[in-house]
Amino acid sequence: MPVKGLPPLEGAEKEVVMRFAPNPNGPPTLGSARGIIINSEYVKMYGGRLILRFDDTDPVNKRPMLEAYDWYQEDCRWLDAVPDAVVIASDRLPMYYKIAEELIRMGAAYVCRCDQATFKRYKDASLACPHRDRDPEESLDLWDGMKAGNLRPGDAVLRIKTDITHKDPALRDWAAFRIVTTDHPRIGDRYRVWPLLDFESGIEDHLLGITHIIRGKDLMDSERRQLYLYRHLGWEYPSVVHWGRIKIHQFGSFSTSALKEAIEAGEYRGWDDPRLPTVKALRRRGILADALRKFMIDLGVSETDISISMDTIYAENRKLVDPQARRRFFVKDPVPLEIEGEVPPVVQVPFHPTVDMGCRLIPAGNTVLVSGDDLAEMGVGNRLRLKDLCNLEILALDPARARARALGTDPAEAKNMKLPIIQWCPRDGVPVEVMRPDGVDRGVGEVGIREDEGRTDQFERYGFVRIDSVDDEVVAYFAHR
RNA sequence: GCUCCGGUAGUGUAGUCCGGCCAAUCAUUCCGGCCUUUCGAGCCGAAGACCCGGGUUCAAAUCCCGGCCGGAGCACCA
Repeated sequence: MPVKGLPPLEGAEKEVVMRFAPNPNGPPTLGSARGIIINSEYVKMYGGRLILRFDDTDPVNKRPMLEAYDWYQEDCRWLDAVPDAVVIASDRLPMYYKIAEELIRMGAAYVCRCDQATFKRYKDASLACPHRDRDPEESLDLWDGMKAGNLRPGDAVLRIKTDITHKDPALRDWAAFRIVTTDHPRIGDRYRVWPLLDFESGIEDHLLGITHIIRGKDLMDSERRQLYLYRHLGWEYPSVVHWGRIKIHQFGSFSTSALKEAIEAGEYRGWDDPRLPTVKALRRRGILADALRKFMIDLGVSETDISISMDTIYAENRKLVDPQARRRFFVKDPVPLEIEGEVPPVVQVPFHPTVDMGCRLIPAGNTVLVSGDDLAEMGVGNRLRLKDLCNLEILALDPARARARALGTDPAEAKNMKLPIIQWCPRDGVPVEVMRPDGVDRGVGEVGIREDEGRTDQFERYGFVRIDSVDDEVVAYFAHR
């Protein structure tokens, strides 16, 4: 048991089997990552098993995306949470049917033909609807009718008997199956009766031998509803931990379906657009899985609704990435600076200030590029140092032809004079485009950046970026400062 | 309307079950200083919280009651 980390799980001595059960209607987000990480962390802690289960039983409102099944597995792998088994609910309808029929026969479930509004009236009044006491045989016939196509969507549902007078209206005779004629992306139109979450998930948790469930407290009623199911079937309910809703300052609230629309409308470049809180996007930006794991474990499993800041994730990531990130010069919005006097034609610069990672050579000479932003801070007569190159005095600042005079190369002099130090770039550097959560920066970088495809570098005085591609132009994804 | 949960510094979090060791932990953030050829890292220091009101008790962040605030469920969504 780690000294720091998650609180112990109740009753974990015997066995721990946990599941992460997403609906694959989009890619994993930061919220999914929490579920994946916490479940896998507990499983690791107790030497248990982790099951990835796709609760994909709504082809209409939360229609699954075929690609998303793979995305979840990919992101689980990346997060070091490889599941021991993968289960897909839409493969297992016959099993659910069998149990449903058993429940009907024992009088624990019935086919209800009320329309939604009518049933709600009965339910709100704590009254049984006329169908509740129908003979099991009659329910069975209707159930067959639902499956065979004699009944249309909305004509009938299968309800689990609970306590119609329960003081919490949310628990009264909930629906377990309904008719859906929309095809399912994975298995087409083979079935026209689909289970609802409380049934599917409750049944699966038992069949899979789940011992511990972690889920959002919005699903608290699920447990109370499923308890009736378990009682009917004589099963023992797993132990449950709830956590509150999680919001992210920088992203506000988002829903998978809203994001999907925005992407289709072209507002984002895709599911890994750096503006999005998806796992794919964070990975592309160079956020490490370990940073996410550490962050999520630190959040714990409190029942309070929380609002987190990306800054904390960034801080975690920076600690991991800083010691291994090559330093590179990148100049945003570059302008040429002509230097009079002696300037080294090339300089050798270490990749890292404190870690020995070797050096790179950067060609220099009498014209270099500096950032327009930096120059805007300067005045004629000001002195500054080009990092690792030379000291300068500004002679002219016309945007088109900024000029300066070289004052030697000694860093000690710059230090004594407390000169500002800025990064620079050779005139024939490589064009770089930085995709940021808040827009796109364009500029030029030292040519060596082309060797860093897939790595996370630190652009000095700019921030950490992941080098995403290196064609004629380098595309980098911004992680954080 | 009915039902259920929660409320510790700006943001998270420990402590709450089993009152005292809590003049409340850690991280992040912010502010100051040091260091550094990066506005990064590192080091040092500082600031900052128990929702409110009653009650029980020698003693309450911790137990009880009431209120306030926030979230959730009452779907043929997950």
